Amino acid sequence: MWVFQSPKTTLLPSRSTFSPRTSLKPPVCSITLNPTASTADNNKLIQSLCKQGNLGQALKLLSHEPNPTQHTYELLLLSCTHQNSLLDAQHVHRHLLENGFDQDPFLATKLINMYSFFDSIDNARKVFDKTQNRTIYVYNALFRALSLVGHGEEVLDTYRRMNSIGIPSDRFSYTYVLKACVASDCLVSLLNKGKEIHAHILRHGYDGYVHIMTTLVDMYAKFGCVSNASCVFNQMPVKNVVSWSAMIACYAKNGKAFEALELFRELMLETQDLCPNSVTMVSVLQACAALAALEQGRLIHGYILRKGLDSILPVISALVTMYARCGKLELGQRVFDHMDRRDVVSWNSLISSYGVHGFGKKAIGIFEEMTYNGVEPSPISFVSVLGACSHAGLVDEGKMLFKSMRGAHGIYPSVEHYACMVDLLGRANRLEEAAKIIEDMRIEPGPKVWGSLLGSCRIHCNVELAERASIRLFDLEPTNAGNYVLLADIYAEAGMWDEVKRVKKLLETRGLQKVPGRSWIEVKRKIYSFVSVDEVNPQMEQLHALLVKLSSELKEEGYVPQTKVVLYDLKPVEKERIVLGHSEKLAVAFGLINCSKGEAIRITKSLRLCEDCHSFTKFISKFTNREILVRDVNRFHHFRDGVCSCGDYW
DNA sequence: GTAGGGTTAG
Repeated sequence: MWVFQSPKTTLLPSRSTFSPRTSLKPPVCSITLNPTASTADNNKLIQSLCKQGNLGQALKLLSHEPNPTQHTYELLLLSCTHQNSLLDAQHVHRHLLENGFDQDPFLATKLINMYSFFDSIDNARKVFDKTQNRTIYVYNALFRALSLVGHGEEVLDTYRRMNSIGIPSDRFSYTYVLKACVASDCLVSLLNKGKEIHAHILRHGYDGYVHIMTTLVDMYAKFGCVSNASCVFNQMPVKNVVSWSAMIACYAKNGKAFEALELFRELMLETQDLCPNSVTMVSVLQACAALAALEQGRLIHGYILRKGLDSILPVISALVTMYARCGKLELGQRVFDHMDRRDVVSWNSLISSYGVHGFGKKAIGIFEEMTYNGVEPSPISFVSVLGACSHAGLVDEGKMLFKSMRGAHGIYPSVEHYACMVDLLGRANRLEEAAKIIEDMRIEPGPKVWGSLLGSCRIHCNVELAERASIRLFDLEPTNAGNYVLLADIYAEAGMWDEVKRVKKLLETRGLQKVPGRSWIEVKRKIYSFVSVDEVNPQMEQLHALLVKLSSELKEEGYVPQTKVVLYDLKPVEKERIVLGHSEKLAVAFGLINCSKGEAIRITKSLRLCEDCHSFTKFISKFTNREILVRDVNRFHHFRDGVCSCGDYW
C-alpha cells in the first residue's frame, strides 16, 4: 500500500477551501509508498484529492485501493464532471461495477446525473435499466435527464409505469414531469398530459408547494395558455419572487406586454417583502421593448441601476434590445459600450438592433467585430445578421454570410436561416431564386419558410408563386388567418376579385377571422392603443377630423392615396375612407395633437406598415415638420422631412 | 441527495 503527499498542502483541506467550479491547478505531489496506510486513510485521501480538483492523482490512488467507499465514488464522479472528463467518468463507472456497487441506488442516481451532464442519455438510461432497486431518487434523476434532452414522452411513459407499480410521486417528481410536458421534441402537444398531472397534484394535496405551482404556471405559459397560468397563479396560497417572475414572463412572452407591466406594478406596490431580481427585470424589459414604452423602460433602467443589477449579462442584453426597440438605438449602443464583458448574446442584441433600424452594413460590421474579438457566432447571430441584410437589401453580403455558416463556423442552417434567405432574396424581387433555395433545402421547409415566400410575393405581387406557397401553408398551418389574408391581398392587388371572394369564403368556412392591425403610442408614460374600427376612444372624432383635413392638404402637396390594399371591390372614395382609418394614421394624429412640437412621435404597429400609411407618414413628416418613428412588425421606419430611413424598401 | 422564473431571432 502507498500514498502520496504534497509537502506544502495539508491532506484534508477545510470544506471552505473547496471550490469545485474553479479549476484548481493540481498541487505538485511527490508519491511516497506507505505500506501501513489503511483503507480508511486511502479513502480519505482520494476524497480530499477530489475536493482539491486533483482528479488525476485521485484516480491513480484508486487503482491501488481495493475497497473504495460509496462516498469516495460519489466524489470521484462529481470530480469527473467538474473536470469535464467523460473518459475518466466511465473509468470510475467500470471500477464501481467491479467493486460490487452495481446495484447501489444512491450511486445509480449520481451516475444518471453524471451521464446527463455529458449529454450521454443512452448511458443514463442504461444505468436506470440495470438498477433493480429504483428509489424515487433514481426515477427523478432519469426524469430530469430525459427532460433536458427533450424526451418528454419517455418521461411520461416511465412516470406512468412508476405509478402503476405503486411508487408514488414526490414533490420533485411533479416538477420534473410537468417540465417534461413542455420539453418534448415530438409534434404532439402534451398539454392534456400536463392538465392531467395538474389534476393529480390537486387531488394529492400538493397545491401548497410553491415550486410545483410555479412550474405549473410556467408550463401553461410555454403552451401559450395564459388564462390557465394566471388562474394557477391567482390561486397560489403562497407566492414568492420566482412565482411572480414566472407570471410576468408568461405575459411578456405571449403578446401581453401590458399585463406584464401591470403585474410588475402590482408586485412593486402590493408586496413589501418581495424584491424583484434580475430575472424579473429581464421580462419587464422585454415587455417595455414590445410596447416601445421608452419612458417606462427608462424608469426600469433606473431601478436596475439602483438595485445594482446592471452588471448581469442577460439584463444588459435585454436593456440594449429595449432601447433599440423603443427607437433609441444610440442609447442601446451606449449601454453596450459600457459593458465590461460581453457574451454572444450581448453581441446578437446589438446586431439585431442595427438590423431592425435598417443599418445592414453596420450590423455586418458588428458581426465581424464580434468574431474578431474571438466570440464564436451562434445560430441566432446568423438569424440576426441575415435579417439585417434582408432589411437593407444586401443580397450578396447575405449570401456570403449564409455560405460561411457551415464552412467557417460549422453551423448547419436551420429553418429560421432558410426563412431569412428566402426573405432576403424575395424582398429583392429575386423570387425564383428564393423558390430555388426552398427546392434545394436538405431539411423540411416549415411554415416560416413558405411564409417568407408568400410575404415576398405580396410585396412584388407574384400570383403564381403565391398560390404555390399558399397550398403548402394552408396545409401546414390551416388556422393561421394571416396566410389567407396575404393571399387575398395579392389577388386584390391583381384585381382578381373572384379569387379574393373565394379566399375570404375559405376563411369564413374555417371559422377564422382576420386579426385587426393595432397601433400604439406612449405619451407621458401612458400607452394609447388604436384599432381601425375604434369607437371607444373619446378623441376619435377629433382624430378623424384631423386626418380628413390633413389628407386633403397633403393631396395638394402630391399625396396620392394607395387603396389597393383594401380587400373589397368598392368605389375609390370608399376605399380611401377605409385606408384613412388605419390604426397607424390614428396614432399619428393622436401624436400630432398630444406630443409637444419638438418631440419625436413614436408609434408601434402590430402588422407590416401598408403602402398608403408609409406614403402618408412621409408627407406628414414634411408637412408638419415632425420626426416620426414607426416600428412595424419587421423593422423601424424613421420619417423625417418627407423621407423614410427604409428608402422605401421594406 | 434532487425542484421553480430570464438574455439575443422568428
